[in-house]
Amino acid sequence: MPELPEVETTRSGIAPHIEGQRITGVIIRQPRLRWLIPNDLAQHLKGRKIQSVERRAKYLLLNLSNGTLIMHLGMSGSLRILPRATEPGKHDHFDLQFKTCCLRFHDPRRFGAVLWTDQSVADHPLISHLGPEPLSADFTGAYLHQQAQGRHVAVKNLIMDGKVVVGVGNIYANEALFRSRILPSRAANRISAARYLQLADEIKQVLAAAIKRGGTTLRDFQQEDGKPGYFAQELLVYGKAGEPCPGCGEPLKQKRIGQRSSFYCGKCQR
DNA sequence: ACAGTAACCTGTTTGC
DNA sequence: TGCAAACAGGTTACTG
Repeated sequence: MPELPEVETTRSGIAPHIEGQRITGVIIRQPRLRWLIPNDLAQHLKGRKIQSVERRAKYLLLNLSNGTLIMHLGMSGSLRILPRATEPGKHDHFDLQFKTCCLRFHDPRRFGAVLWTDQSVADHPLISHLGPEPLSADFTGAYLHQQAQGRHVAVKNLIMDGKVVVGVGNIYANEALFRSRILPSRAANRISAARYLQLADEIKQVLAAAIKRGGTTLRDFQQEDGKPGYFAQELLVYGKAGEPCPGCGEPLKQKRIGQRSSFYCGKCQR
């Protein structure tokens, strides 16, 4: 479900409700996520205030005075702000309670994570090895081109590799490659610097546009208030195999690259 | 170092 | 209609 725009939409949605608020309760209903939710979590959190809500890659970071709560939504996770007394439903694994509201973590597939660190987040093993943020100035076409040197993998796999750049998942990788007219299966080291310049630019543009629309809702992504995101209407190729290419009208193709469905135009993309 | 694959889970869609 | 297989937004860990 969530790629970077969806996580950023979640971050900006929950922040105003919980920043500056004191945690009054911690409820763990199902600790078995990607990793176990630490069972001593409550003693770190209870009574502390949320100082800020940040995002690094697809990780949400709730900063407290004594450490950071690290959350990941995995493939099917979502966070919602609800009235305190709302009855939990199926797959509502974790709640943070505040005076007037509750932050609820819902995740059917349980690929998400809720972790604690009292060290510097940048040094956390899940985060220390990550590449630059795609919307930062560090991420450029020149950087991408340099990363591609000596890499034989499909360019789609390169841009989805978190060590190269974070936050580009399957939807937006397909979209950015179509907009750049680059074939997703093309070997990373067989693409010119000029084309990488455009690719980096299109990645930034498509992510920024999706954030503006509140993310992409395919099945069940919802914003913190339960509303859908509206970027799905602007997808050009993702999930559209067989439909006419918006550029040339040829039917769009679908093929698996690195175990993930890829959508592209065999005529427009080279 | 790199590339490819299996694995973690449940729910929904597709195909016979 | 029923059932099984395939597939789904992510990422780590293992293999060669």
